[in-house]
Amino acid sequence: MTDTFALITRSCALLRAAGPQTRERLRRSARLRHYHRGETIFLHQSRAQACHLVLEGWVKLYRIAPNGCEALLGIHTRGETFGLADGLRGAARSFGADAASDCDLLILPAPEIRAAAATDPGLQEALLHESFAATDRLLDQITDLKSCSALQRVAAFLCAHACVTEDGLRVILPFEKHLIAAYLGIKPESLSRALSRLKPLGVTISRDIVLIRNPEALDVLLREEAAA
Amino acid sequence: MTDTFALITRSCALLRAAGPQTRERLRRSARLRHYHRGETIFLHQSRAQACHLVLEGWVKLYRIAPNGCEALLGIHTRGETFGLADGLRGAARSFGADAASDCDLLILPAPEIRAAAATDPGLQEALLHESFAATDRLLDQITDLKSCSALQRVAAFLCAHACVTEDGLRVILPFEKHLIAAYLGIKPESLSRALSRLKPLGVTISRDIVLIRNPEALDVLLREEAAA
DNA sequence: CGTTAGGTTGAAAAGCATCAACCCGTGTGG
DNA sequence: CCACACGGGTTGATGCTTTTCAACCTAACG
Repeated sequence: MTDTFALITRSCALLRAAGPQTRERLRRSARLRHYHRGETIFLHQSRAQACHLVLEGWVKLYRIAPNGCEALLGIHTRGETFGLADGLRGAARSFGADAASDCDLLILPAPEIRAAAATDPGLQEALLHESFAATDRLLDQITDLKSCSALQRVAAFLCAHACVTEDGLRVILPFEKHLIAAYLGIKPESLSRALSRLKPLGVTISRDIVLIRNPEALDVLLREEAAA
Repeated sequence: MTDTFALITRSCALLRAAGPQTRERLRRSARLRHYHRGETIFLHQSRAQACHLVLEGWVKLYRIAPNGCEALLGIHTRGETFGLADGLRGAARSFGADAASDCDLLILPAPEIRAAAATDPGLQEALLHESFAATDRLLDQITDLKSCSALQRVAAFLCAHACVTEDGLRVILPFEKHLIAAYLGIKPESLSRALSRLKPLGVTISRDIVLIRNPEALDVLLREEAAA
């Protein structure tokens, strides 16, 4: 576990910020656990006793709204933490977490993190920045939900996940389409139709690989108001 | 200012958590400022040099999306802070802030807060909790936006702002309707129509006062799925 | 092979937005 | 003191967007 932990540390801003002693302390108390796809990591409203770091795979955070719909709040992958706020507060979980794919998580018991933060100012500060970063992501989501059409949100999602290749951009859809749809706040059918509507703009889709032949067209789409 | 500051402190979780010395230090560096309705407090992308606390009135936080729409991210009032994350990071503002009504703000220079947090663990922890609380509110917003219809969001907004009176609940709409609409992610016309649609459920509207004669009906509305 | 989960497609309906007209308090200037 | 303009809000007609429901496809798996 020692070597593994060193590797893990490199990919996690929180652990990088911790001093050597803090890191050693967290290493000893941390548990590594594998989850199968679909497995529950924790339930909404359950007592939070730990913070989680994703080592591999995808985790979805969600809530069941009063009307019974599941609202997908976020999807996290390698190097990202989740459940920090509830864990540190030791409160009831403000959302549930499921394994969206098979995944490996590092589980850090809340009391250990609290104790570590109390003695390590660097960690304390890193926690604050981690929280700020989480807030930033949520603000981005809200901006998209309130001011962009479904088509624009799909296009923005593609652009955000695109990598540069020889001819245009390539996107490897990171997880299943029904999760992408839920993340964007639309139904799977609408996502499918939105992707079709992008084809005339030079977007080709085959399975979970999307090619964007002409990024400028998408840029124009994102810039034009709903009326156009 | 000394007496005023003591009063202010009582209404602000952040200042309450600070030790006496820290508080005195912040008091000396804090500036009080009045803003007129519509006045800009800071612009999106401007350099953040302070954190703000609302003493009186309403402040709206917003972003202009790439397509030109303004996305209302939040509205804050007495006792609430905003711009903490950007202020502490000293980064570019991740949103703009305007006075939604005439308002008084306490402006805390970022360097002072940073220095205060470095020496006062209580303040440091309070900052973390303030950030967590902000995250909670954003998660609530996202849940509503992704899983509730416009009508349900309006009903939920009313319930969230209602006070108990002799016959049913009373809501005093806290700010202008076009701001409520923007907050809920709908157009003013849709808000107006949604309120009309609630009338048969025992909701009466006169100006900015809403009476909910039969809260159970709204509860049922919030619980029923979109299909019903 | 048959089954199943994830995805796509089509037709119809619902939900919001848009545009335009209108209403009504408020404040202003003649 | 009245006329007028103005901002905020409402209402109606219409159209676009997204959902719903159903059928269907296809790759993966037992």
